[in-house]
Amino acid sequence: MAATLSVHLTYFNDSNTPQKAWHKHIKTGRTNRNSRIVNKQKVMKFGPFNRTQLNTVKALVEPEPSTCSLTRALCNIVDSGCMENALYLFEKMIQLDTYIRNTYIWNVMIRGCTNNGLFREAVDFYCRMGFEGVQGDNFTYPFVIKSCTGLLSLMEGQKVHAKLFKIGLDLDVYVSNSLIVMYAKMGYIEFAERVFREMPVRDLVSWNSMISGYVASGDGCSSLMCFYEMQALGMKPDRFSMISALGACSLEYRLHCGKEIHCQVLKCGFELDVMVQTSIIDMYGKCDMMDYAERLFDRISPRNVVAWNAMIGGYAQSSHFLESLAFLRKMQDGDKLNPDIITMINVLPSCAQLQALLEGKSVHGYAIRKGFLPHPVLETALVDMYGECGKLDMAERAYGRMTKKNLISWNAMLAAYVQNGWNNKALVLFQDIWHQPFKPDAFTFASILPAYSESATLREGKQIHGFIMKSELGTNTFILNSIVYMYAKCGDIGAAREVFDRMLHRDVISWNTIIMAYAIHGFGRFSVQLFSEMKEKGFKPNESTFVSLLSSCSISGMVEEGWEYYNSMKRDYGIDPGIEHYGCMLDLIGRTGNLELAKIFIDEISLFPTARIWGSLLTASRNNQNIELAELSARHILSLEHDNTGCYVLLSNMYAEAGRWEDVERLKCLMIKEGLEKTKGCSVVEINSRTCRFINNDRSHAETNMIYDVLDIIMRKIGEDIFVHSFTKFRPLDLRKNRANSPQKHSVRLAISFGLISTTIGSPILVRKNTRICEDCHIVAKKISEITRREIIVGDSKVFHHFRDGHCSCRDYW
DNA sequence: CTAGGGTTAG
Repeated sequence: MAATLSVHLTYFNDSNTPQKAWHKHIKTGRTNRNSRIVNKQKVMKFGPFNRTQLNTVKALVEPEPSTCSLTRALCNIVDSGCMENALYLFEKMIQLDTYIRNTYIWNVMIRGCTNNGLFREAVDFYCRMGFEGVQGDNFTYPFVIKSCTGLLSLMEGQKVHAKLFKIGLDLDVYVSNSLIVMYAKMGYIEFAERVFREMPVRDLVSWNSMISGYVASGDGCSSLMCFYEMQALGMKPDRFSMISALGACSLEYRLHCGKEIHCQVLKCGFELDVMVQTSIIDMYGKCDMMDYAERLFDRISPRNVVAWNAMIGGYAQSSHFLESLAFLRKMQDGDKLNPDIITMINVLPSCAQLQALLEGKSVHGYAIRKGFLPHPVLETALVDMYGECGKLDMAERAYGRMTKKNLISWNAMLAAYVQNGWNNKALVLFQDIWHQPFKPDAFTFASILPAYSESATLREGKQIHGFIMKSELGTNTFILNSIVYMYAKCGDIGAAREVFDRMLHRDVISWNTIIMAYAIHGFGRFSVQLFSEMKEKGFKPNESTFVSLLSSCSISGMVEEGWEYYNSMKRDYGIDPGIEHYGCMLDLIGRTGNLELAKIFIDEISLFPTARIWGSLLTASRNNQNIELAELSARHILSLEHDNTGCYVLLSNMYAEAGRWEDVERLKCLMIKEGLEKTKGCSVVEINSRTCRFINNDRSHAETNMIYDVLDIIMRKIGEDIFVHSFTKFRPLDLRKNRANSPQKHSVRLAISFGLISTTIGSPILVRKNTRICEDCHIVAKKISEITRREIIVGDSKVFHHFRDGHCSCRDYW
């Protein structure tokens, strides 16, 4: 007795994992006696170890097996889930001639493995069965197919499917139904359809399998069509059909259909079924009808975690984030239920949207304590939550720890970078695509394109455009809109227009985007023209349309048109101006130099003035040399956003221009106290597909001497003009010498100079910089465009300046 | 003697 026991126990230890041992055993059919003592935990993986049961098993087979009761015993052991005991008995049994060809006991073993999630083992058993010359029957295959489904292995599944034709089981209803489910769950819905189509007889389960199969493949419409077609053929749907059809309604947000099925549920008397109830709640939640869902939920009794999850998820999806968190609390306090992994996944988006970092962290902590991690979906939700809460380091850590990264988690990390303005990190992560087994999707591009708009060079922009055109998303309106904007921001307004013109389907956003594209390039006439075209084509302008349009009027100095559009917005389109519209109008007023009007305008705004509003006034004050108003604006801005670096810099420049050095020094100290640093100016120019980056006083470039020489020659040539012009708006000439950072060596000039010597005569030069261009560089750029007869395009952090023949598209106001 | 379909998820 002791000897056999040890044989049994040590068996699992002849390799590192129980699974491995199990495979080996099934393949060889032999046990290995040369092993160490069993690790109990590993055995436990195969189900609860039951010593009493094992003794009973031994009593059955040793010394004299009592033949007739063996099969029944095997069945009982398998049902108890103790597969290693079942295996022991099974091995003894097939040593007897009576049992080796008994299909039934093989089926029992395969069933046991399948039901216990040992899919690989089930399939191995099936293979061994064939090897032993025992043929599978109509009972064998549903289990084997289910195991193939669990393995998500199309190859194994198709091998089994092929065998079915050979032995003539391909038309068996049970087997075919299993095949439908298998193909659908693996994502090969057309294979499932084919199996279904070729069935000579279909029963209720066949239809249900198709209805749920379509839902699994994300095609709610086909699922519902199937649901109705089945009824047209006189088949009465049962609770399984209802549950799947409700899932289809959720998928397609078909409230009407959902209500209809809800009625059917009541008529058929399924309304007390918890699963049906949960499906209905989910449907109402997805259709944004949480009041219906809650009314139903209140009547469920007893309520389980799944129902609670559906409520929590429903509230999160319909943007009722506080309710979602409240339900989590109620679930624990009221029903004394423990949240599971799905609860966590449902509640994290609510924490994210509420920026409730504390709640998000406690969910994270709970997940750790409960041992829910690692779990790819949960980890992705955590990355998303930390990203939304602005805790990029936490998001990065959560992402870095993931063992099973996939497209969605990768997208979440990208989005986190982009949302927090870490565009360069996003671009670096995006390059990872070449090492990943998955392909980017619409979400990827939607996330990454704004990062390209902000931080990429035109060349990189063209690359991503090409990449997208080669994917199946080349005609996606949403993504093409982002590409239009990206080209505009990368400096190529022509390319932006070309993409826009070639779009198959334009929506309002497409028009808004192209109007804005012309706006930031200072081509207000084109914006206005496109606005009329848009109206002619029957598109209804929305709030954003007017933001684009008013921005364009202000940037291009089209004051009258601006007021006209502003007035028509409310009058003709019933759109109340929002804070952005007020901001654009302030820019416009500021441009006219009427600061009094600007102040009055702010007072009359019906909304609370944001930092952006005061920022407009600050810019206007600066351009009109009104230090008092600038100080007032700055105070307002800093009370709202104490870390607004740009505000400090602008005011400091104004003090410098006025020679108030002690104030400059004071601001400098304030900035240091706040822990702020002036953004380092940096200009980028692309030459022969190489990106060259310059900072102020840069001497790192290989051709530095040449760059400075050329700059010197140009400056000398235009020096007299500069002297004449440089009284400019508000700068005493001698001040330039006092400035620590002389404009003589500003990064833009270095970039332009390098552009001039590295490109063919006559071709335009494109420079992009991260801060606003300064007055001096603006004048110099105009002169360079004149004397070199080149078009120079400089994109600063707000607009693109097109310098040509000594003039700039911004008409010297920016 | 054994079989097939179902609820919540980034």
